[in-house]
Amino acid sequence: MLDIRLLREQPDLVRAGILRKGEDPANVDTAIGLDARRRALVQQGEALKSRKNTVSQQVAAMKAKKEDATSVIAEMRGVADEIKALDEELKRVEEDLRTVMLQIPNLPDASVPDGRTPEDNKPIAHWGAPPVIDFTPKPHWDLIKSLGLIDFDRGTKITGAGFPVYVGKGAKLERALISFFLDHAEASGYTELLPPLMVNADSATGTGQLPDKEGQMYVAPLDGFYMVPTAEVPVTNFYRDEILGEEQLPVKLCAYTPCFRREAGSYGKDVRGLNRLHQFDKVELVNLVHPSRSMQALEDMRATAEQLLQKLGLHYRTLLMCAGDLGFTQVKKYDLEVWSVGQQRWLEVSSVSNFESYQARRLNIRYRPAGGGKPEMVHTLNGSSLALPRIVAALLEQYQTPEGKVIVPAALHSYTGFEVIG
RNA sequence: GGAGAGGUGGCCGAGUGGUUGAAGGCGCCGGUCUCGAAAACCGGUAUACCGCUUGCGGUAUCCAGGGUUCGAAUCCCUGCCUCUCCGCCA
Repeated sequence: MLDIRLLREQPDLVRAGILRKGEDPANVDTAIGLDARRRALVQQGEALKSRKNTVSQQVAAMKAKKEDATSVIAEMRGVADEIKALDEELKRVEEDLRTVMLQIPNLPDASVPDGRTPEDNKPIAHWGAPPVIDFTPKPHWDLIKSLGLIDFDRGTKITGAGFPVYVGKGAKLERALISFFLDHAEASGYTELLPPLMVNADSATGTGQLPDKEGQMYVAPLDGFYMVPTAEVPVTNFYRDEILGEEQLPVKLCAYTPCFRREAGSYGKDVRGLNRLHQFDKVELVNLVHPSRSMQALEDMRATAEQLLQKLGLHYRTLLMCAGDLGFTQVKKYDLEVWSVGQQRWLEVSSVSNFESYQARRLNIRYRPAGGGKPEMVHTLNGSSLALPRIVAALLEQYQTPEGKVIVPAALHSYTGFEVIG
């Protein structure tokens, strides 16, 4: 959430940002009103508590001197009830305020272009060129079937649609890519975590999956756990409710996890083959940085992800997302899209975002400035580096031979132990 | 799953109803001493919110939430977590 002080002091700026995202700024005034009410209640309640404390000490002093305190005690009897009533109303107001604040989105950065739809996203970089193939390239789902790399049908039998079973060289290729991605992150200064694949409600709330995106997660209701939709959730929560030393920054964490998404409502060619799954593998990067360095960190993370695509020799483009296509919590975001030869379209394989202090405030992750002084919110960022299935799809399609084999890119040889599939 | 013990400040640890935000120790910061350092000694050392405000005042916080009381770290209830023993188990 945003800092309530920003709403108090610069409501117009907040409203303008919300409008750029295409959201309704009405909540700003609601929040400001609740905040004023809250502060009035705090002052009333604290005045009473102050008196209560003073009188209680008087009672203690009188009893020590064996004096009669009956009349003073009787006088205070009603005050406790007054305090309780005020505290209850304060609690309600604070809950309402938090609810409203959670409904106010983060504001887009000044460098983010205006726009409402994906067409307004701004391509800012291209790498490579569409591969020249002098035969009709097959889509990856045909290659997967003929080479026996992934068994979708048996996955459906075991669990359901969208839960693939990787088989033989398909499994080995998946494992090779995960290791390759993690090693690259490590070389870029990241510390690897292998986190829980289920999280509790506090964690899911901290990163913003709850309360509104509950329907996108798989739930274990008996224990109140959620299957992770992305490693962002357990990894960003690693330092929840902690105060870091400034010298610890930047914190750079990476993690491989399977990701579980219910993804209701998708259909058609978008879900064929590896395009969209309920369970898929991904390596995620998370940064906790000093506020003055988050925009640089965003560029660094984007570069880290792009380098992987370059090493794999995959043609890709980078988009700067427009204000209307930003997520609720994001200030600035890049998407990386890889070219699918078999499908003749771009596939999103990475999304790199800066949340500034919005997520940190919700997670309560702060740092103590080096010279001492009050703790301040860190800035958080995350990015995929990378999501596996569409990489596998693009890779199979781009490196296929007329005979229906697939040449493994050199960068992966030491991981796969084979150079050709088929 | 069964039985027991326990959760106090950055850390260790005292405290079982009344000037306790919390003894003592460690750590850390500043100072004295020293050519310098160590030792010793002195002082300081939480977070959040509210208010006036370059400092101060108020309130809350001794796992969390409720309760008893004029007053709770201290008593009662619930939850969470940790440890020990037994059982089960990759």
